[in-house]
Amino acid sequence: MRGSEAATQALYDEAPEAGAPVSEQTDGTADSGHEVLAVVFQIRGDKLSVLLWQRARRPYEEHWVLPGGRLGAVEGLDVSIRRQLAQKVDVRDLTHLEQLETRGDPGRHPQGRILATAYLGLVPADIDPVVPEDTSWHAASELPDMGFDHAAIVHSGRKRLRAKLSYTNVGFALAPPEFTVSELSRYYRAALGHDVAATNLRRVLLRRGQIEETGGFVPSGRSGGRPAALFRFRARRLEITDAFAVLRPPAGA
Amino acid sequence: MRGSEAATQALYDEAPEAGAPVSEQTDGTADSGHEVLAVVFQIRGDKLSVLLWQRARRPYEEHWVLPGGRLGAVEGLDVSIRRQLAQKVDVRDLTHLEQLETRGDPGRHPQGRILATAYLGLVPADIDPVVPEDTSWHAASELPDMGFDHAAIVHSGRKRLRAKLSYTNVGFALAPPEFTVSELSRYYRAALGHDVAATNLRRVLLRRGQIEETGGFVPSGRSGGRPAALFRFRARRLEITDAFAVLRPPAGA
DNA sequence: GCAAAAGTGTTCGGGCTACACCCATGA
DNA sequence: TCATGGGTGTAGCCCGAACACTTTTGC
Repeated sequence: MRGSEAATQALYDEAPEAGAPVSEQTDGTADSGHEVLAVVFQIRGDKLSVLLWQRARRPYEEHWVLPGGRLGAVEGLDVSIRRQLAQKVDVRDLTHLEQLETRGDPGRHPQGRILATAYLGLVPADIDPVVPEDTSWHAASELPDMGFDHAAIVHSGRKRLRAKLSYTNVGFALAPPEFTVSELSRYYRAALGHDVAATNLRRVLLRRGQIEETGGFVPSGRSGGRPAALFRFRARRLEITDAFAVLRPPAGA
Repeated sequence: MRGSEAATQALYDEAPEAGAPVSEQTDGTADSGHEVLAVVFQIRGDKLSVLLWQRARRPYEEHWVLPGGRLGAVEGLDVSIRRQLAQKVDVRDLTHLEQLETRGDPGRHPQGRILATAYLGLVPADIDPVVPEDTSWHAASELPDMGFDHAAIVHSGRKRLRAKLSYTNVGFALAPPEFTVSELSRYYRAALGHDVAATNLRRVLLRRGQIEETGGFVPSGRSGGRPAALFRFRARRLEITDAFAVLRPPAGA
C-alpha cells in the first residue's frame, strides 16, 4: 500500500486555468504542458480489464479516466509513464509497454488544448497490484462513464492488443511465467473477445516457437482429468513471429 | 510554384533560445512548443523516396530534416501537418495520412526538449508536386546526413508502410487512379524492397477485392507484347483486407 | 514467324481449423 | 469403470509461390 494516499491526490494533476501560460517556470522541473496516459490491461477473471481512476474534480467529476499525468520537463515519454504508474497507482510490474497514439484535438480538454500521448501497458494475470482506493479495474467491454477522450483511447489500445496477439508473441505479457495451454487459451479468449481452441492454440504457438514446455505438470483437480503440462514463453520481449503473413520475400532472399 | 519562396523560409521554425519559456504568448495563436513532422513517401523511378528539406541554420546546418514545424495553439495534429505540408512544401495531394509516433527524448533537440509527433503521408506515383528549392526527394534506402532523430523516424515510416502493404489496401495511396498490374508490382517492389511477381500480385489483390478492372487497356509499346488491362483500387480509403491472418474468429461468429 | 509482354492453369507446400480419437487422473 | 479434462492424429481448406503454358501485340 506504499504511497497510495499521496498517490491518489497527485494522480491527475489539473491543467492551469484556461488562458494562463502553459509553462511558467523556467527551471529544469517545469512541466511541459504535455500529458502522458496509459491504457493498462490485465486479464482478470476471464475479462480483459483496464485500470481506471475516478476523478474527484471538475471537469468530468466522478467520471473515470486513464492513469497518467503531466510530463516532466526533462524526462522521456516512456520514462514518464513508467514513473507515474509506479508513483501514482503503484503499478510496477508492466511486462510490456508501447506507445499507442497522441491526441491533440483542440476540443479534447475543456480547459484549453492539452496534448496527450497514450501508452499501452500490460500486466500479467498472476499478480494483483495494490492500487489506491479511487483506482480500480474495469472490464474493457463494459466501460463506465469516462472523461475526456479516454474511452476512445481504451478502444485503440484494445484494437492494438488484439492485432498484436495475431502476429507477435505479446501473449507473454498477459500470461504468468508458467501456465497450462488451457489457461493460456482463456487469456487469448478474453483479449480477443472470441473463442480460442486450446488444442490449436498450442500447435500454433509451438510451431512459431513462441512457447515451450517447462517439464512441470499441474495435477488434476477433484473432478479428475489428465494433468496439464506447464509451458512458458521462450522470449519475454516483444517479437514479431509472423512478419509477412502475405507478400513475404522470395525464398532465396 | 505558388508560395514556394515564403514557404522555404518558414519551413522549419526555430525553437526559442534554450532556457526561455516555451510559450510566451497567451493569445489564441501562441504556439504550443510541440512539433509536427511528416514522413512523406512517393514511389519515384522504382525507388521509395521521402521528401526532405535541407536546413540552412544551426543546429544541424546543411543536414536534411523532415518537413513540418510548430503546432499552432488551436489546430489539431493532423490538421496542422496537412496545413504545413500545403503551405511550406506545396504538397496537397496526400492520398493517405496516418499518425506514426511521438518522440520526446530530452536529448533529441539540442535547444531543449521539444516533443515531435510524426505522421506518415503518401503521395501517388503519377503526380509531381512542385517543391521549394531546398526541398527534395531522397531514396529511402540512401538517406543523406539527417538532423535530429529524423532518420530514425523515416525508418519507422518505412517499416509501417511495409507492414501495411501486407494486410491493408494502402497500395491505393501509392498508385495512380488507374494502373496496369505490372506497374503496380513495381510500386510494391519499391516499397517492400523485394521482388513482387506481377502474376501472383494480381491474384492476391483480386481475391481480396482490393482491385478491379476498369475495362481500359494500355496499348503495347514498340517492342510488342500483349496490351495490359487497366485496374483501379476499389476503395481509396484505408481498409484492412486481411484482418486475422491467424487466430481468426471461428466460422460461426 | 519471332520476340516481348500480359494473362491463365496448375501444382505444390504451408499453415490453420475442425474433429475424432487416445491418455491420465479422481471418485 | 466412468466422467473429466489434457493431448495427439489427421483430414480438409485456403492461400500464396512457383512455373509452365497460352494469348495478343509489334516488327
